[in-house]
Amino acid sequence: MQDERPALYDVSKYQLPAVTVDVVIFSLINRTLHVLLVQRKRWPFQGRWAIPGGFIRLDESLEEAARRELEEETGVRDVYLEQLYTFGDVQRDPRHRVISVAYIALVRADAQTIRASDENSDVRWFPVDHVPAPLAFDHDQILAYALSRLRSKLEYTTLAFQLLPELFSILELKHIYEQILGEKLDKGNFYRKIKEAGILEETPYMREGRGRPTRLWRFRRDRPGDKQFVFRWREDRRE
Amino acid sequence: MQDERPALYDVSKYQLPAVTVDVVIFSLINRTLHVLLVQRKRWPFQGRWAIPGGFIRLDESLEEAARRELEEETGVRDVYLEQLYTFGDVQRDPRHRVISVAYIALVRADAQTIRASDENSDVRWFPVDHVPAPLAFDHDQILAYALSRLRSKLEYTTLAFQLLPELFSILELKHIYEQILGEKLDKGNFYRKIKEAGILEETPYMREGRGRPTRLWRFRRDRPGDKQFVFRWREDRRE
DNA sequence: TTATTTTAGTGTATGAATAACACTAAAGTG
DNA sequence: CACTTTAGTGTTATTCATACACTAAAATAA
Repeated sequence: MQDERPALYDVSKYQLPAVTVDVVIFSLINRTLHVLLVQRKRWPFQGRWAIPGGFIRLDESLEEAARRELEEETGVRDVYLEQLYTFGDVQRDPRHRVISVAYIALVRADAQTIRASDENSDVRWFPVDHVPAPLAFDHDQILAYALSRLRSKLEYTTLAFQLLPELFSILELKHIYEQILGEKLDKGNFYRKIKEAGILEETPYMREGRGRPTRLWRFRRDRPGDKQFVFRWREDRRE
Repeated sequence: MQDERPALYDVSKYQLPAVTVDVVIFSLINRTLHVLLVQRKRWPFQGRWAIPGGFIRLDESLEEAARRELEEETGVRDVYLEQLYTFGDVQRDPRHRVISVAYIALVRADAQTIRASDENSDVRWFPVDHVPAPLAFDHDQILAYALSRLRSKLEYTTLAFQLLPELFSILELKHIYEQILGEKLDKGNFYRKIKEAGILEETPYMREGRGRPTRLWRFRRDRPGDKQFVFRWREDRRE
């Protein structure tokens, strides 16, 4: 069918915006939810912190661009990645019309290797409630939206497991929920709910410490055929 | 701070993708959920039906582009509009690298005036379960995702009211829910739930027909201060 | 070596939300 | 005037959420 192709499609008659992919990278460090930011070296917003991102290449999909960006900033591959929203206001970048497709990434704290990139003077993890506001561009807005999405998806997906090591205790899992939701949960109800969901697999391992030793569990990847595997912590509060 | 601006930012050193905005336009026609499609006149996918869309201009935001596109196709303004997702696979358009930001629009059946556009030979409403598959490009995928989003948002937003005229009966509202969800709902439970939500305002008007006349209601826009105003039909089934 | 503290994990009572369905109401139609 | 049609209410059983009291098993302090 290539033969039927008429004249070369002339896209140059339109003025084109630039397209970037920005990745809001979350991780749980010292039991606290953190976000990775990069400090800008140059105008505009010189010195301000920003969500890492870069221009998309013509030979990669949006998700591939997000994974590349993620790996450039953290050295991490194979993490949870989800498209968040596309930001396209006319004046969001003073240099040029830039449309940014934002992604959310969740990386395990033990897997990350952080490298500084060429373009930026610094790369750093910040606790989500202590980011150096204001961020560059409209990145405050992007971060706020990412957090809101994270909170709402937490409740009906298995997303929280992306932040845990392979073996974990139920109370550690509960702690992640509390970190992201920003509120305390009832221990007994959490136990019951997560057990009933059938998404955890018991292991023979225990972890000792102060107090009674705790059983370690593993996230069950061989999901049962029925609907069961979607764990839903609570029904209310959505985006 | 403009003075500090160094050399003109040279975006031309990157090859730029084209950016389009596609709008999946839904309406309720003859008590059935329909979607608006346009028939392509030219290569590629000549003759196939497609979701209406067009290139973004440098002086308009994404949402402005979506509203412009919507008005060009339907003549309708001031409708419900929501960003759906951004599709950016490398090969989705054989002409050029094209990134499409997809929107969902809901228009009232009584308001629409449909005009054919220059670029396409035809514009037509199709019932959502009788679209002329396959659509052009990756539009089957976009439409499927739009429907899935519509279904899941229906349950925790007041989105269904966008498809109704100003005055409507409770059973008409229930019918919309059934159309979009694709299943029957219990009459008694629907009455109770919608009344308790406090989002409807009783009017003195009735509509006569066969059987007992029905009371007409209006969507309450002066939302009460508390959380009540989000109507949630059911808790389960999400995107 | 026994009491105390700490963390882990279970059991249960109460009230709220849901679902199924039987019932009453008010109009038109044969 | 019985019957059909559409509208709208009431009732009940069951499931689910919440709060919180309880038991369990270890380290640590006396």
